[in-house]
Amino acid sequence: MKMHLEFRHLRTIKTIHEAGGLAKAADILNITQSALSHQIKGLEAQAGVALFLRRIKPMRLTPAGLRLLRLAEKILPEIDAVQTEFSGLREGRAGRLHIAIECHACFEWLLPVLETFRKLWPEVDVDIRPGLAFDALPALQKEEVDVVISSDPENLADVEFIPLFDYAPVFVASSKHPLALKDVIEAQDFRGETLITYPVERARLDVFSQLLTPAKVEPAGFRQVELTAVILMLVASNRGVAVLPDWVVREVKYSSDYTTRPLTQTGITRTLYAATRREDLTKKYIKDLIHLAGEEAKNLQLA
Amino acid sequence: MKMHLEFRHLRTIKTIHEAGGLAKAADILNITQSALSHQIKGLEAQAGVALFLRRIKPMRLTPAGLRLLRLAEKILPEIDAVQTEFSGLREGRAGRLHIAIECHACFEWLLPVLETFRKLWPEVDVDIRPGLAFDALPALQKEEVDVVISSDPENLADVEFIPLFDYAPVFVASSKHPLALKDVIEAQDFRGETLITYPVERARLDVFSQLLTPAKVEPAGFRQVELTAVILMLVASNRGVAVLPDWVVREVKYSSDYTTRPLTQTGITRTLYAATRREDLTKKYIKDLIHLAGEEAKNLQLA
DNA sequence: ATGGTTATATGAGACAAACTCATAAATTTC
DNA sequence: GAAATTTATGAGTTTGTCTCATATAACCAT
Repeated sequence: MKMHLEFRHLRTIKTIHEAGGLAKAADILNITQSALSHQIKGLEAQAGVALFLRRIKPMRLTPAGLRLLRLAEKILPEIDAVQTEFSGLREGRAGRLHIAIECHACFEWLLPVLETFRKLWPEVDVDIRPGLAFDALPALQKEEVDVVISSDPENLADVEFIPLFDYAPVFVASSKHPLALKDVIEAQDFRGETLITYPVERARLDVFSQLLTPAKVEPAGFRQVELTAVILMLVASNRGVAVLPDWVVREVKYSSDYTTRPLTQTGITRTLYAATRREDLTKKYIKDLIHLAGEEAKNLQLA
Repeated sequence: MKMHLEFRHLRTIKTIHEAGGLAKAADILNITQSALSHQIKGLEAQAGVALFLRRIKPMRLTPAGLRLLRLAEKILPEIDAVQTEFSGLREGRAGRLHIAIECHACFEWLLPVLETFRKLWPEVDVDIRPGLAFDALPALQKEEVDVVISSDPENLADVEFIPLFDYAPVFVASSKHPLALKDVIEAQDFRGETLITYPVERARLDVFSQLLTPAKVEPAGFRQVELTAVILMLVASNRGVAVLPDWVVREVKYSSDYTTRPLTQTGITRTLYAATRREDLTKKYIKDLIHLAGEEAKNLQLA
């Protein structure tokens, strides 16, 4: 025998108990006394257990009824809590903001932005997911993440790329490195060098996509390093050369034993974008994140 | 905006998540895929929040949906637990056994009985309530208690009195007390004495109901004491006399400085009853309690 | 890309559950 | 013991949920 318990029943039991009677409970629940009587009768029939003492006049709970009351008092507040959370979602106070960063160095400026954001939007679930740096855009479309930071905009129907700021990939080498004597670095200059990069595929690295691949230049050697600080340390100690966004080198003064030089005569300029699902642009907290990112960008440029 | 969440919805969400799709979930729940689709659509409309990602093919939960999944995983086991408890009730394994004792001394033999009972019926909620010793029978009728131990049977429509065992109220006095010289004690003998009793109304005390009130005899003084052991101690030190059930005096050997004498020439015999609601006699555990009480009584008589 | 396949959505009608209304029965109170 | 209060019952209506049949959309392989 299965009992068809529903929230309605729990609310009824709780209200009858608190109101101390069927009629008063019916009034509170905006329902007829008859309905409650039928409801309880049905539940008792299916449960096979008496829930109320009927011989007594203002009817009272049996031990079994009290058990259900305890259940009600445990469960009903949980429901209310979810209701409240959902109203937060509807009104745009709450939500999810999971960010994927293609641009490996972006961690540097994103973290302070998120720190500010977190205080402004306490009900938004914030996270950075560097793991899926590879196919971040499909993940965005599948709603596995909500924002992608990238410098390679694509023309997708449901994804919008919002420019955050421009930056220039610059050449970084030890102050003692021979190339430090040149004013401008060209693709050919990399031929004899060891290039230190983030551990991602070539297509995602500005050095290759913007310079070496078009010029068909292959450096003498490679070294892949995860952390920006370590790249700069290795460069400073003349273990190789690197190409990093100008603001990274400007901002992060881990060492002063390296110098930077522009790439090519004309210089290379790139733009960093925040990509979001078009539908999410209506959300205030998404717009706010993009605004905050822009502010932080200005600070970086001035640094 | 209120959302009309029901257990059905939680089960659906949980099953869709586990089955990894609407169709498979429908199969598990023995319901059509269409029904589930309608169900979720309705819930989402009322909640005002998307619960599933529909652009993806095997549809997946949104963050809001995951919140409901967490709720489901917290709540559904609670329901099942109650279901199980109720099936225990229906099958008579579980239940409530709250006992009221009018007979103040009965604690002495009832406790070992309940200790045995507890092991035989672990799912029955056992308790003794000496508090409402006064109107225990109304409490029984109002289902505030389930068994009343009493020696004053009444003829009530819905209450059954089952005899447990006979006992004799006997006179107890210090061995050095003058009345210890008499073979039989009569009502008149109490005239000059201090009578020690349990702190209950006269009508509930055998000395009065069976002896002193009919004989219109008033003792010289009174003293009311809660504990049997203390009564016997006071009697032994000759601070007064008492009347107690024979088995109490036989069983509880707190001191040997007192002697017992029968009351009246013919002797007084009383019967102890277990009173229960007639409907409860069908319950196995109630019958078992009465049986165990009888067994314990035999042991007492032999002691 | 394109067609086949799988997965979900939709609309109309069937069905069942839950409610209301009117009134009866039972308990308490004075 | 009568009046008042409280719960129960039955019939009829309403509401909501399910099924069936079919449309639409996403996925997958060639």
